Amino acid sequence: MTAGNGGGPTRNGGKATSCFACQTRERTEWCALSHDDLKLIDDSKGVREYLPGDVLYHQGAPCVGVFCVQSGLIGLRKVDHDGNSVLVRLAYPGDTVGYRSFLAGEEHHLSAEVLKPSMLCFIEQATARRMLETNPSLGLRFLKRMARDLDEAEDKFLESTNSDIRVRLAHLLFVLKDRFAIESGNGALTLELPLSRQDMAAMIGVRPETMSRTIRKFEDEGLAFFSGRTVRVPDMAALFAQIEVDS
Amino acid sequence: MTAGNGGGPTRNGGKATSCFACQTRERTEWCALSHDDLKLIDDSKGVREYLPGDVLYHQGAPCVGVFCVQSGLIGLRKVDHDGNSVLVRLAYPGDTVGYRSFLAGEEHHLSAEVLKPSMLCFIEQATARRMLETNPSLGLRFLKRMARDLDEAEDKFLESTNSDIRVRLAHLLFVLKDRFAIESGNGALTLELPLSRQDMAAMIGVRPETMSRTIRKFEDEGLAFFSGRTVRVPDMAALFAQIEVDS
DNA sequence: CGCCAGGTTGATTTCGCTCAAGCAATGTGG
DNA sequence: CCACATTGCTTGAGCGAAATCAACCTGGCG
Repeated sequence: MTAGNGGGPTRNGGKATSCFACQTRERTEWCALSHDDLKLIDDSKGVREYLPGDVLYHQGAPCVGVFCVQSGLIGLRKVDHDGNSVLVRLAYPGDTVGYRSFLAGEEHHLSAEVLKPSMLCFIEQATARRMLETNPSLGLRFLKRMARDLDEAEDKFLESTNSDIRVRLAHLLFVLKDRFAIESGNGALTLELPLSRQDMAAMIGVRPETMSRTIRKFEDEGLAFFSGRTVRVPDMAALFAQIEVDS
Repeated sequence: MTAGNGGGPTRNGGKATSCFACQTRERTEWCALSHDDLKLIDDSKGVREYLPGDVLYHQGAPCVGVFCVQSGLIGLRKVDHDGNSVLVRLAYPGDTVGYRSFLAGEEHHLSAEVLKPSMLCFIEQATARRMLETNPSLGLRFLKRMARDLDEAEDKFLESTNSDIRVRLAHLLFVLKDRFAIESGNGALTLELPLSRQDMAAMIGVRPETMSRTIRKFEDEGLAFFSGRTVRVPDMAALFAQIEVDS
């Protein structure tokens, strides 16, 4: 359950991708850095691959640095009062994971778990902080990012109180389709979600049983067909219409 | 409905409080500024009093600057899909209002409405941005602040799905007591909330009718007594125990 | 093979929403 | 100054969506 498949992160010295060659750099907040600063990061960072199930850090643990997602997928979880671990958010390539606790200077409030095989860079707290203190535009990027996250979180709250589950599920699929569509054509498309039913249920704030039933309804109505973790949506527009119905 | 009671903000030149003399400065993010930078703000800012009902900005409006709350109380609202304006968050003295849209460089996603007579300083976008770009520690303060806000928002979501309304109301009162207790003694205390029932209902994500009923239950059980906008809590511990019961 | 976690399904209950009416306080115009 | 509308709050009746409880199925794994 703790971090690791094999040895610790390797200092950048072998075949690990350099920040300069990183395909996802443009999508990260770190692209605000100058060549020299980026080099500092590049030299001191650790890179390695993680496998599904690996845990980057646990809720409550002190923050020792941040992870930059080069490829793969990370899930951020929070354990609620009855001990259930609920999936709160996903981190995609280009995202920096653990930046909240780092910026706030607090222990982690979430746990980070690898969901798909991922290549991650680890940047030590001290290094990151130095960058942040000398490079205002880096902080600005993170501010922008967090402002967006905060908005999303508030919308999610509103949605959870006003919309019924059909709408919430349709909405979830709609968001997920941008990242996990593996095939599409004239309105129809197929998704390959790296999420268990429980996780999907938690994301929209319902019990697994209810998720199951709602999925059933969608299938009965021909809106979406679930088989394991792949979802086939014959008509995206029809699914999207669900969101409008009950507004 | 639009901003204003009397003229626009007065350039700082009369009796308006200087930033240097501001009692709440230590609580703001701006206390990170150097003497010289603070002077820049102080010279260019506008200060004036606002009255309940005044609107600082509307959702969707472009962001022209930020407001620093010297005294009083501001409510941040978001209109949901059916056009209801729901209270999302409160801003207290020392808080900076409108910073999210400013930092993200987007239009306002919330509206800001004055709830109690308030003395506010207005800092123009250009000035604020200059400060932010030259003063990394200012950005860091805001990052820290936003990280906290984000955490709260996520907890709120979890609470809305796991906890019943009794718990949510108890929790709300528990939070509010720190700001609005006007009298207290041996476990009992009295609150003077500047909120309508509707606003309280919106804050915990329920309908006004349900709020009314829950309040009734609390009164029947002797947990809290509501009269207009004042709330008397005979035994804070008993109220707090509600939060634990259903966890 | 048996175990177990994850998922599905059914039966039942309950909590909160909807709809609807009544009431008090405030405001407005004649 | 009173009739009237308006707004915010409360209360009731009924309904419905989702939670709960419980059983069962499935596939993976030791």
